[in-house]
Amino acid sequence: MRPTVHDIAAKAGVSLATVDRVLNNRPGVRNVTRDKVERAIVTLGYVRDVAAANLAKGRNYPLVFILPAGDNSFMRGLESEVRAAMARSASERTQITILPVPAFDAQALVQALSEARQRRPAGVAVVAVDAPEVAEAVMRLRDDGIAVVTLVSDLPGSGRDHFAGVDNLAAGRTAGTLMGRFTGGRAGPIAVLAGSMLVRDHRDRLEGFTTVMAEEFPACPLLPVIEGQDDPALVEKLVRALVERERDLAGIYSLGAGNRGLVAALEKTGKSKTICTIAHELTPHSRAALRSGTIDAVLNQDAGHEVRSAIRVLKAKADGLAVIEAQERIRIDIFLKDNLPIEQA
Amino acid sequence: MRPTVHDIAAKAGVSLATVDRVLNNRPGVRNVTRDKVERAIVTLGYVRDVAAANLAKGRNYPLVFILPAGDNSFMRGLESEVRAAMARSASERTQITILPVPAFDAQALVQALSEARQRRPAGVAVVAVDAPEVAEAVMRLRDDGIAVVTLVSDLPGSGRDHFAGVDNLAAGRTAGTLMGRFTGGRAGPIAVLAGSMLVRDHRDRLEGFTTVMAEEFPACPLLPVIEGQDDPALVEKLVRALVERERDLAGIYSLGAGNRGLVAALEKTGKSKTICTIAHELTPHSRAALRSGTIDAVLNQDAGHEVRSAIRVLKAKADGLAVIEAQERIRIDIFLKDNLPIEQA
DNA sequence: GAATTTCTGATGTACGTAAATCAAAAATGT
DNA sequence: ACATTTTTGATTTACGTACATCAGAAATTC
Repeated sequence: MRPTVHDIAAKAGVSLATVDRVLNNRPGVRNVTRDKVERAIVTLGYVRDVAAANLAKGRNYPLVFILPAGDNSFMRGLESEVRAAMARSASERTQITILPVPAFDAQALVQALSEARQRRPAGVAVVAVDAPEVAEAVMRLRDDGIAVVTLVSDLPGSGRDHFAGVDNLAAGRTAGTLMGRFTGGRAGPIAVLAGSMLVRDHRDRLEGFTTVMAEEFPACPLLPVIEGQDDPALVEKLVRALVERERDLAGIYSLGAGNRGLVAALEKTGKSKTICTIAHELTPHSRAALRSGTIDAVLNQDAGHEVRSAIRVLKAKADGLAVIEAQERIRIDIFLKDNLPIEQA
Repeated sequence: MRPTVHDIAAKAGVSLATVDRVLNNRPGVRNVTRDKVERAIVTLGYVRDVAAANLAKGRNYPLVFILPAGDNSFMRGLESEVRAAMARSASERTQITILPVPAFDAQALVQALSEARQRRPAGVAVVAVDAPEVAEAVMRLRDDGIAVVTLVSDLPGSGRDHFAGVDNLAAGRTAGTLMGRFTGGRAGPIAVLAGSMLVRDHRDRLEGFTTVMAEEFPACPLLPVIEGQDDPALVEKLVRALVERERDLAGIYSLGAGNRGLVAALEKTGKSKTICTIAHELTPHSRAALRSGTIDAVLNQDAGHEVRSAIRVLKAKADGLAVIEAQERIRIDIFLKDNLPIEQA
């Protein structure tokens, strides 16, 4: 049987109350006594039963998730993962509130952060827009002792406790290598399609991609970046124009959302098989396009992992506990038509 | 506040004891009363506090992990993940025993399974060798009410409760597509290096790979499969002979272990840059080879995920609970030199 | 050595559930 | 109407920890 507080008390020859004082470092214990107890804890290998402790404390964690609104499939998937986490609230002792904000809007985000602050939660997870005023708003939260985790898109310099998302520089590099190798010897320009340069994740992906392409595949020049605002209709228009303008286009790297428009444009122009296309995020649209061959590879971040990780980290930070960073790292999934996961309901 | 058993009792107008009888379906409750209680449970939205219930029950889960011995890096990594889980035993209420067995040895595995059976654990996780006598031994465990999960390599037809591992057919197909596209237009034979055809995972990978190569890249004929027994020394010898024999070799798909030997042979013959090499499992050796360019891509299964998933499933099955299969699916990681995770201690 | 301050022990309640016991009530059979 | 069986209630103990209170012991100060 694993040792309990009673065993420690017996071993150290003190009362339960004293053990409790040591364990929860309450005042009123002489150093000699404290040492005795601590030795007993070590020799018995005592570990606090967290479940029992939480039960006794009645601890719970009010959390706020700030997510971009709009019909971006990835973000809606993220939201549904948060809702799934809300369904688990009872057993995880969390109380989650979702705050929607317009996408790519720093001002609205600042407001949402301030609203979140007024709710006095234990922690806040936020899909960040990279702007100084947002960073300041995050700092204010932290000053109030509220843990903050950036989700999907990071916000360096804001003092956030943790970033729950993929290494987007690495993702961009990976896309670069895949693009270079998939297009093979075939020379020709490569187009890059982004959502907005206001968010950190898109900027990082672009940087990684351009670095690798320049260093390793100089035969494929990059065209100027196209910004599609993650809007399918706009993306479709831009891509159609692109394909007609650049007759020998070798590849397209779509590093943001709006894949519906990309796929529609490629299929309508009939060039989908000759242009190597690499996109981000596995959604019903990108999945279908992968299967049909319109898209050659999809880089994905698992929204479920990100949400669960964010919650774990927020809870730990709220309790002042350390986080095993390696364990919370979010992997970049690479999907080809061959390794698509089974569709779920 | 979330409702408790007391609230149900009050709402239903019955005593705590009756609520307990209903919740844990003990006998001695009339149907009308049972209905009243169940309605109260639904209308209040009661969910059992699992932590408190486990505390009260003093439930714990003795588990046995049967793992191949030998210096296979992947298997040693798997074992260290199991040991990490043992360190968490206290908080997870598990008691884990590791049983080592010689690799690829059906007889030894049968014996280990019977030893595991005598320990009367709640569940057993086993890296299976695909043989009828092993399947029978697994069935005997299940007859005793012991949950069985196959780990890494599956055992269809054994009635195991669950398989904690990747879809190896998909992995093989993925390797095929990568191989075909990475070698590009370049024609030339492709070699396949396996560990042993006695394990299901290797057979599945081979099948997926050959299917894709035959259907989509007929310009690259496959050479007869080489079996290296996951033994670095033997693998090195075989690969050196191979490279000298096949002067225009375009690629090597190593679907088993023993990557050390593969890398050594490729580097010594100086053909590492011209032969497209795809291997399995991220180990210190394959990681270094990826970085140096000797290996072009590594398909990986996250041993930590597999072990944690196996434990979750075993606990659930032991309690007769359902498992959300989609949630327990193990992904195939694809690593290029660009998206290697940070090395951990 | 007395007064004070600082520690320590003893004890009880609580968290939400499980499980057992025994008495009382209700339903059933004859 | 009685005995019998089945169902229900009331109450208690337990799990391992947190937290509070109060009395008493030990150490410190003067």
